[in-house]
Amino acid sequence: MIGVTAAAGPPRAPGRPRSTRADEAIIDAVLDLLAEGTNAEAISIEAVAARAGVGKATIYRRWANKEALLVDAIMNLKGQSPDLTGTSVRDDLAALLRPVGRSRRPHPAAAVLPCLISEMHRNEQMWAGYQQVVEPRRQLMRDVLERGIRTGELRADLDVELTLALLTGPVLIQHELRWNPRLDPASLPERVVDAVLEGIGGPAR
Amino acid sequence: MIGVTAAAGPPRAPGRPRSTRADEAIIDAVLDLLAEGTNAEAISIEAVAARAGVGKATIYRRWANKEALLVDAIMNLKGQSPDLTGTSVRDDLAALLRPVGRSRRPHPAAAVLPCLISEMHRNEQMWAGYQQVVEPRRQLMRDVLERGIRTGELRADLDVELTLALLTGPVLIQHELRWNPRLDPASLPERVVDAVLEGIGGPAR
Amino acid sequence: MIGVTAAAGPPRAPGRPRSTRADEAIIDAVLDLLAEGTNAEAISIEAVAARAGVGKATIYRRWANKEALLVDAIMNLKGQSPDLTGTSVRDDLAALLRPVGRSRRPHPAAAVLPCLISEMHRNEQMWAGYQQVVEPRRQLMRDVLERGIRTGELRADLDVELTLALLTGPVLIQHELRWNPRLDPASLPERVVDAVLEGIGGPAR
Amino acid sequence: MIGVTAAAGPPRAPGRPRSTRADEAIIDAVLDLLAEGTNAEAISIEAVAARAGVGKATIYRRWANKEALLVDAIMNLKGQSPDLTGTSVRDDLAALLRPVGRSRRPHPAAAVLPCLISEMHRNEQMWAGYQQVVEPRRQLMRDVLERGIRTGELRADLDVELTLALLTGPVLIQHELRWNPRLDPASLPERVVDAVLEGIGGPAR
DNA sequence: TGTTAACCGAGACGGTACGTCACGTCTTACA
DNA sequence: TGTAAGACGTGACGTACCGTCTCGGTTAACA
Repeated sequence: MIGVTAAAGPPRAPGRPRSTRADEAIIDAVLDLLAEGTNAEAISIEAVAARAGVGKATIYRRWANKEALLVDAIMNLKGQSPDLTGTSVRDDLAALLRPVGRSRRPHPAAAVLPCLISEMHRNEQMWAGYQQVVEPRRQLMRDVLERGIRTGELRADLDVELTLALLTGPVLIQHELRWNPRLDPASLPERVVDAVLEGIGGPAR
Repeated sequence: MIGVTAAAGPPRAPGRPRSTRADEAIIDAVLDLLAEGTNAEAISIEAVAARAGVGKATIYRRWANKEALLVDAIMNLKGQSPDLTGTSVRDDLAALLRPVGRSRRPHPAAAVLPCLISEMHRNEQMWAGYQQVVEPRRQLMRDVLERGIRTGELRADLDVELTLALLTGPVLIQHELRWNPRLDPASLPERVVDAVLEGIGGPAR
Repeated sequence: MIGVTAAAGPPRAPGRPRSTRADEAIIDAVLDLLAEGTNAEAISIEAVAARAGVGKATIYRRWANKEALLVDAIMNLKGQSPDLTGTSVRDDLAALLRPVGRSRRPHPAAAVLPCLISEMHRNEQMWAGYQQVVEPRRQLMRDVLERGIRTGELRADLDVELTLALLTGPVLIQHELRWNPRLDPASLPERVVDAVLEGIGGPAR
Repeated sequence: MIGVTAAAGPPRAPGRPRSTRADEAIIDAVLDLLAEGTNAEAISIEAVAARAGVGKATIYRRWANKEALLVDAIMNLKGQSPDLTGTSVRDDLAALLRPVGRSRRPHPAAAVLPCLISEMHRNEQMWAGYQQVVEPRRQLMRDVLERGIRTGELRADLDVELTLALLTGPVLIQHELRWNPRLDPASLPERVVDAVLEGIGGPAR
């Protein structure tokens, strides 16, 4: 009551405020474990608490369960966006798809994702978290497509959302599920972009 | 005749042979639990043993762990193949894609699959099991595409394997990951087939 | 005052302290099972946990294994000491020996003891537990013998420890091992006391 | 009814007779395991069968359970009787007691015995087995005592059975139970013999 | 000389209990 | 009230043996 700050912001909950140090330590611990190659579903709350130097209760006060913690953790690691040259729609799309499908641990989100799918099927909140993670990348791709429409590289009546799925789906299943052993994952992004563009591009053909 | 019989048949392992009744009871128990809506990763060996009327050791004698049991179980449930009218490539491909992406539990394999992905990333044997499950469906699609090439519905230099990925990927990620909330899963199969065909079709355009 | 309190009391371990209710419930459960006639080696941790309304982990947090639990349990049941009349060394010794050898379940410790012997041969800690159980009774007998020495009932140079063994040994093996079918266990304590006293007594002879 | 042989001996069961090689192999396997220091209660039928190169059923066809097998096994190993000089009752008794109480594994029977006690309390047959093992040694001691009575070394009205217990009991409990840490097990046999003789001896005093 | 019945090894069977682990909750003392 | 620590009840894990039950294949006395 000392200052005038009382009117500023939310009413300020009573008691000791939550430590931001704990927040960060927890998220960092998860990310560390992930980075060490620990399989996401093999990460235990107990291990996270121990590594973060935090009590288990402190974790459960912030997240409902392990999965919620994991989504939150992967949301806190933004994969750096690839440089888009902007010279051609084709090159930009390929640049966006490449990190999804190329290396062994391309995008850290992709590593955790499979472990969360089954949980997502039961937990509505988790979908929201996932959407928050993928939406920015999806938007990047949308921007490229819309730019292509404006410049005439793509046909005007292109269904953008469908095209996103056409581009991402093949690369993603091949990476996550090793769907087809006869397909080379390394060259897949480019080939997918070409195949889709060839079909949907306006003057290209 | 004596010498000829030497080569006939497997040498027959010593000891009491494994009970085929147990095999079936175990697989059936897993399938039952799955059918009841139990999430695959929530299935416990103890529950399977209890329902199958079987000792836990009998399960562990056959499978190394829970995941191995699950792959084997889903391999034992062949989703019935959809009727292919054969009238057009487009219709047949849509018929093949529809069960993948449409309903809540379309193909039972699809229901278990997400739970196994993370295990598959560690266990090489499990990939083989998965391939055995999807390969037949992939082959069906290949047959349709090759028929289309022969009839001229599709261009002669079509890359069949790539086309499989282009068709299946979008439907699969939308179903398994609810990848894009702006896409309607119900109509997706047809739209994907059309979009891909439009691009890769020969005289169609 | 600040500095003085530093040395006061145990440092108090962090975290939730162990529940004394659990301690008691577990020990009571063991004792109950024993009292019901369950053979000590047939007692399972699972049964103890179930009866005590306690998780197995709670037991394993306190005791390393089943045997350690059992010794601890029998240590918590002090057989009531017999009334010593004090009129004569002979009567008091017989009174002390009688509960060891007489009935079917004379001293509860005697019932569990045989089951633990083999474990004791491997586990040094267990000997300590056993000593704690028998030492008080041994001391009672020592007191009687030393009183006898002071009163002149026993010779002055009596080897007290050896005499303890001479008195207890025969009764114990007859009870625990039914060592000799020609010996009547009921009358044995008195006869042993008489035989030993006759030899070691001073003026008695 | 054909021959007169009907009255002679057991009727000879039909079918293949039991292999004596198996009998020996099984007993030997138990004895081997015991000799290697395996604790008797830690011996498993499976281990015995494996070591004997025998099927488990072959064991169960002969013995009802593990304990019955163990008693039978220890009955098949007769500890060699010590040389009795015959010069004095004292020396002979001490010679008989010494192997019971001295070394770490004095008499192999003594090693198994503790593990069987609890089982013996439930199983009447097992007592019989135990008696068969100890009776010969008891008889040796009886012989010495009776010889002492005849020669006048011991009093004529000596209770032989009681004296057996007085001699054996203290040594046995000290060895099996490490009953009293203040007693030296090495010198115990002689001291017990002396103490008992001093009391029960006739002219000795 | 077959037949026959119980034996043999091997090992699978349904069970029970083991001791470990992680879950998500609860309970301390302290800040 | 938040926090670190750690105990709590729960329940599955994968292992080890239990004592029983098939298997295909001996092994001897009887017929």
